[in-house]
Amino acid sequence: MSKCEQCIVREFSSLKALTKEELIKLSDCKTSHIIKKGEVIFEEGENVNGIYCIKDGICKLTKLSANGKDHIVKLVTKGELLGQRSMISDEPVNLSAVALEDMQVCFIPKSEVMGYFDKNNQFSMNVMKTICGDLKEADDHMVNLAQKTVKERLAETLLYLHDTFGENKDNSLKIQLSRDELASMIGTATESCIRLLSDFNKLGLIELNGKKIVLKDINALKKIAE
Amino acid sequence: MSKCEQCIVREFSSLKALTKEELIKLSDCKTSHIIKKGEVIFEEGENVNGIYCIKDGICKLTKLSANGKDHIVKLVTKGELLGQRSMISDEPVNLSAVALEDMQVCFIPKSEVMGYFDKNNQFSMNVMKTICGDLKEADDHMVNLAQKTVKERLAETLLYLHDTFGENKDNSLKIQLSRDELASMIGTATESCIRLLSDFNKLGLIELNGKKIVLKDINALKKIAE
DNA sequence: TCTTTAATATGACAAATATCATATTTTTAA
DNA sequence: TTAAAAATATGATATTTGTCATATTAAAGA
Repeated sequence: MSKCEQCIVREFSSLKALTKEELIKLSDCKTSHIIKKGEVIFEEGENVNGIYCIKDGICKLTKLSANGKDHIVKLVTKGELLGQRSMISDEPVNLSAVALEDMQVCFIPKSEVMGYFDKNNQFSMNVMKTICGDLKEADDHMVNLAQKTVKERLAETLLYLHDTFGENKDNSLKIQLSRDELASMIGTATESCIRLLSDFNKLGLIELNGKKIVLKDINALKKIAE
Repeated sequence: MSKCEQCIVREFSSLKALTKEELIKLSDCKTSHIIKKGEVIFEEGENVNGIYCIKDGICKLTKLSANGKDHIVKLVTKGELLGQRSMISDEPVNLSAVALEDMQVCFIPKSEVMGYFDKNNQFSMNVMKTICGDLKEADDHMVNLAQKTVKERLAETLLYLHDTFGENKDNSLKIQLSRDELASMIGTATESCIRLLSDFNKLGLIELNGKKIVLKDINALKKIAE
């Protein structure tokens, strides 16, 4: 079993506040898991009873809407924690987590985490700040969905994917989403998303090679996204 | 100066966890304010350096979008706290707060609140749970904006206003929003909002008397909202 | 490899929504 | 009270977006 004390990823999450003793204890009670691309980590409505620490890989957090379509609320990547909100609220998770690539995650049971809340103020504060950050992000997102056009949202999302996950050697976006997933991030129909990508391509703003997307004119995209 | 120990409103917020001693100390450092309808409590980007406890009245939390329109992110009413997120993140507020009716609020300086975080675990936990609740709400909201039609959102919002703020003796919604404000809650153009209200009226789902709105067929509205 | 299935792409059209113009009503303030 | 301003309402029209149909291409299995 891998040791939390030596895990670099920990430094990027609220867990960085844990003491050596807490980390040693954590190593004993956590469980490691390999999640294959496309597999579900947890599903909306489930009782998770703990948090997941992402050691490697990216997953999407989705929510089913009344019309049966999934909406991608957020992408989460290594160094981040999953399931904090539901654990604190003591409720089932309100989102599903699905791996977008092969992942390594560690599960930490609720009993262990709740102990940190009591004894380690810095940890509490870190978690609170993370959730506050998520809330601010959600507010921004909400206003974008309410006020921006699909085209603006697509441009913005492409820039976000570029800034957050970077690009490959051939300049294509490192994170590969299907058109369907991209559409469900920006909140539109798959066909509309495909059509707009095609428009951007014709205008020379991006380049499409199969699933690969290269941002060719970032300034123009920024202008569209406002 | 009114005493926090005797303030009933406190029981409805995270402040209910405070001890008698903490409350007495709080009474000394808080400041009371009367806010008239339409007045701004704080504005997006401001440094607030504390939280507001709403003793009476309702306000809207808005965010300016790139196109210059305000979007109403949330309505907040007596018993709730304002400015928690920004205080914890140690950032300027990301939303503006504007009174929808005359309000009584108390301002509690940051230094005081941060002390509770250190010493009163139950208070911390209450605040965390509140913010987690806000986050869940924001997620729901986001998906609605992304996936539902304007008509569905209008129906949903009318039901929400009814459930949350109740009705007057004449059955009209207690909270009175302008058409413009209603539109900026559901994320649409004012004219579209007016037109749909008019449609609902013609269909007998609601009744319009000037600013007053009566929900006449709640089940039908629920069906539309899904 | 070939076959089947899924993903991407595009056209044609329908529906939803925004915009602009303008009328009417209500509110505000002189 | 009356004039001016703001809010509400509605028509006409343009734009955006969704839906359905159907290619085309890519991916997955047998």
